[in-house]
Amino acid sequence: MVGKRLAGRRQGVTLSEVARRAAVSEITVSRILRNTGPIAEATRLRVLQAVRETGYVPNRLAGGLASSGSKLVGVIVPSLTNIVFPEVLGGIRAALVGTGFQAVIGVSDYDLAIEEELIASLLAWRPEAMVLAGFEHTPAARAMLDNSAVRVAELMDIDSAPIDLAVGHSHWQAGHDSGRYLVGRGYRRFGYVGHDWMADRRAKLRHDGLVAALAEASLALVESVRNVGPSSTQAGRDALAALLARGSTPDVVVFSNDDMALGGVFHCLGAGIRPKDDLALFGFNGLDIGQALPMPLSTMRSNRFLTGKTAIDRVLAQRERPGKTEIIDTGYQILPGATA
Amino acid sequence: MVGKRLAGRRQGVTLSEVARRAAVSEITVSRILRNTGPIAEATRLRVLQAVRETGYVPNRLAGGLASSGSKLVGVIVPSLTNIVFPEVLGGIRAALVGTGFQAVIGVSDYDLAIEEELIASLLAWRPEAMVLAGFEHTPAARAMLDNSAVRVAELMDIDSAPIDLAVGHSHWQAGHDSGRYLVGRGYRRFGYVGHDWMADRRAKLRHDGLVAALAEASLALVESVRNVGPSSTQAGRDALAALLARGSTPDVVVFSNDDMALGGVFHCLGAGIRPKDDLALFGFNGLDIGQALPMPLSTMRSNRFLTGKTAIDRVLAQRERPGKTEIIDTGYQILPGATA
DNA sequence: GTCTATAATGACAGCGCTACCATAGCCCCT
DNA sequence: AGGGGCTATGGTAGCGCTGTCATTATAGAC
Repeated sequence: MVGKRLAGRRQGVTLSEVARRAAVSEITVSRILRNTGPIAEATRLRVLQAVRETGYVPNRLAGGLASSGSKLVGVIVPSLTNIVFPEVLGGIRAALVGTGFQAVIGVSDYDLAIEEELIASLLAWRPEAMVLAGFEHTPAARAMLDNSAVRVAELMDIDSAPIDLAVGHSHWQAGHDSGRYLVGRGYRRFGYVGHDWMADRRAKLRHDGLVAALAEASLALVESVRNVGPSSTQAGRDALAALLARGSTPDVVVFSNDDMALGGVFHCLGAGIRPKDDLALFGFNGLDIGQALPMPLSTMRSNRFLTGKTAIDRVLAQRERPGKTEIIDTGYQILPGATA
Repeated sequence: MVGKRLAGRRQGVTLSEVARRAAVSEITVSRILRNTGPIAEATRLRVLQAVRETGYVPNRLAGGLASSGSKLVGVIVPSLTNIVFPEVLGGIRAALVGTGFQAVIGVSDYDLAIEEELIASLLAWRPEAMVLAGFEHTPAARAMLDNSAVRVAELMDIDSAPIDLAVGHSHWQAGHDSGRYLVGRGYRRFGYVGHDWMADRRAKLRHDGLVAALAEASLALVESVRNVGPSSTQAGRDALAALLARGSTPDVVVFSNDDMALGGVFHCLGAGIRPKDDLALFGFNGLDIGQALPMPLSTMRSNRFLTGKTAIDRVLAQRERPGKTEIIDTGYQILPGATA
């Protein structure tokens, strides 16, 4: 008696039904649908017709189990509301198109414990690769990744030693280059407006690089405000107002990112402060919206799309985890803009 | 001879290895990990210890196949760079937390053919439910959804008949209400700035509602510019400049959404046009960034988070597709702002 | 002390595919 | 005639779990 567990269960069309209808064996249908092995054209057409007639939808759970390979790539990003991560995902998608692979996306909310859960849960789908943001993971997460032997790409950051592959750019260096650039343009009294460093370690790295560059020019931040909580335009606006209320008179304020800097521009526009003429403003990321401002934001563009795409390209090109780690720098460029 | 297919294949820890180590049967381990059935506390601890020691990660492909249920929810959004969709995903995640379900996200790029592919590909994972944006699908996509018998939630829009469940608000009505509101505030010469309607049918519905409201007040658009391509701040900025260059003198411009309206505000700020005093601007969506402007954007807030959350809550509350369709209105609110 | 409920565990047969090997027919060499 | 190398197809045994039935201990009822 076949199918005793079918009772009462919604049951779809299976391979064997298609095979029966096309008068071939299951394996032949399977081969046709996966484009493997030699198949007579007449058979192919007959089977595809049967597939159409039955509305057959392959069961990837079964397929993945049988072939021990899910054709899945697990991706964990800290946030989707920070536009840089959707842009990374765009690069990932671009690299995945036509490969038969599919991304499964998790969002950690900048919380390592959630990231750990997501890693466990995504590994349960036996992905071919895992893509994470940054180098910080819980020890348990780290252990799972090591155990799994899947390829692991850590994105955005290249300032630490990766598990397997890192793709991104140096945030410390970017902060440092910002500082040198602005010092070179004649600014001397630096203010800093940032957001929560606990969650966003890369923002802190940029800050540290900036401070180091200032020190090399015998300068230091004259004022610094850090907002608790994530970056946002409103937070940047409030924080700049708070910084200026303290009475010191910076000639330039560096923001932890463009979202914050945008808020800074808005504060200036609302308070009658002329960006650059009265107070220079500098961001990080090079978001499109910053370049659409009446005065384009002076900032640094990071290559998010390229980062995502490069990571997937590399990982798919070499499926087994190689013996040694690799670091790929996708760089950044200064956007001069009109606010600094 | 067991495991003849193991040769050369990366092989993880399986249930049976954990079972052997804890000296129980596989099914007992399975029960413990799924919290079902009566289990002695001592056994549970022993098994969990064995799980920890081996670094066992369950294989969901096998689990899903055996239980014909993947604990997956397929989600297809048109875009991730338009911030409203990440916000919907936020609501979906919030509703999924603690349920054991996981979302698999696909991005269609506003392309129905891509949506169709994604539907096929997500259905292959035997999800418990599918969440889509809007009512427009290819006939083949529609057929697959009908065949699959999974629950289908169509989000954002409630202006058509759903397959199963629709959650969102009426875009026509929102456009209509915008028009009535602005007429009520004394505006008479309406301009419209929009983006591509082919891809974004909801934008067209809002436009049509607006035009209908104007007609009821014996008014009509005095000028209208539609950008080809997706909405963006830069597009809004360019389109408003183009509209004003045509020489007509609107007293208010309604934008297809906040991204476009933001560009409009930027154009005004750059061109010395005072928002509201010289030209009123009205958006749609109620994005945070619009409210952080020097003059908060006058707009309409749609409840994206609530939309995502409500859809999942409903779908999980009733797993079988019910006989009749349901429509849930998550509404919208006018944000008076300072630009109209 | 027997009988029935309940708690705790296990045996076994699939879930729907695909890897692996085998087979059959055919053509071309030597 | 025999052999080697194709092309096209099929049989079979899993992949690693879980649903469905047992089965055995243990407690409580009378």
